[in-house]
Amino acid sequence: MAARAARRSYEELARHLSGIGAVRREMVRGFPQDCPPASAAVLTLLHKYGEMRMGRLSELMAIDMSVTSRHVSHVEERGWLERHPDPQDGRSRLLSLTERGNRQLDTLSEATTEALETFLHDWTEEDLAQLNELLERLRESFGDSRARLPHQGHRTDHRTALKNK
Amino acid sequence: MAARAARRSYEELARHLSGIGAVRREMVRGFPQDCPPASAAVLTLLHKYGEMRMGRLSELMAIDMSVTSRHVSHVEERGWLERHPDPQDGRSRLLSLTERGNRQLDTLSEATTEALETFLHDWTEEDLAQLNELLERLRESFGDSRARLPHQGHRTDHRTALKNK
DNA sequence: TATTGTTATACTCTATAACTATA
DNA sequence: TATAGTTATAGAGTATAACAATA
Repeated sequence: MAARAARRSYEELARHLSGIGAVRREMVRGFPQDCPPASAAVLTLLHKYGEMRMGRLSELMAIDMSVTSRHVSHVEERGWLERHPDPQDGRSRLLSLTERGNRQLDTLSEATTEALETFLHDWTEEDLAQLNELLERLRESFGDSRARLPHQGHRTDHRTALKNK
Repeated sequence: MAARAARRSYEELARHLSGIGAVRREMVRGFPQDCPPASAAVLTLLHKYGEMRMGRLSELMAIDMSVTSRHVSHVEERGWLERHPDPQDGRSRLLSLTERGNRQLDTLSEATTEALETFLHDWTEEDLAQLNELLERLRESFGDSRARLPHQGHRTDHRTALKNK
């Protein structure tokens, strides 16, 4: 990409990344009281990818495992998931959704749909699909967990990210 | 938009909005120690839109003025902006960048460019422009401050947002 | 020794409510 | 009375470091 021409676009993207949090907060406003966004993310990913270990979930959420551990505890306390011992590795634990978790997921899906139908009522299906595509690619470009090798972790700084290309 | 076809797209967008924070954190990693992202946002907006009042900045950042006030204090303490009395309204204060603020902004711009050049090295200018366009529109659709009437504030819930269309 | 996961601690960001000063 | 801004308090999210248990 032409370095000079891109600088303004970079700054614009930086500004959007900074401002997009407000969009997320607005969308999340209709979520149930005892289900903060992080819990919703745990449920969603567990539903999308199925039973998994803590470390895997941590990578998918792109946050430290210590943080993931706390989110998972919150979700478990509400009976939305269970932690089973991993028969293959005694250090590890397998996470799986419960029936109540699936019901909670339905509630969340309705809240999401209702909010987005309201706010995005004048978007075409194509524009939305395009945005999703670009966001997916953006996350991949930033070393989204699914693109990472095992054991590489998420402590990638700019230099190691460069080296790994 | 076709309601049923869109549901999956909505959930995908919700997932991205949840995950995009990791992208932001990664980009911000190269920022100077005493300049957290919120301070960077204050500086950026002040540069982009020029001298303004607290309330205006609060709308642009789409956060409560109480929060804005603290961010501004942090930035002021480092000498990056000044708060002047507003000659038109004794309750109000006008914010403006200082020379040091402009220099800090240069540092931030370099950090941003370096990070995005690294992570987005295989993006075309067109794709980046398209993403920026869609993000801009997304923020507008969610009642981004620039689209709001004065005095309406940012306590818009889904219902009032609907009514205001 | 290295890895998986948990807990303790600290920091950033946000909202609500109570408050001051001015319109 | 209403509005602009500040401060106090509480809650959500994250990272680092120290730790326990297992590989």
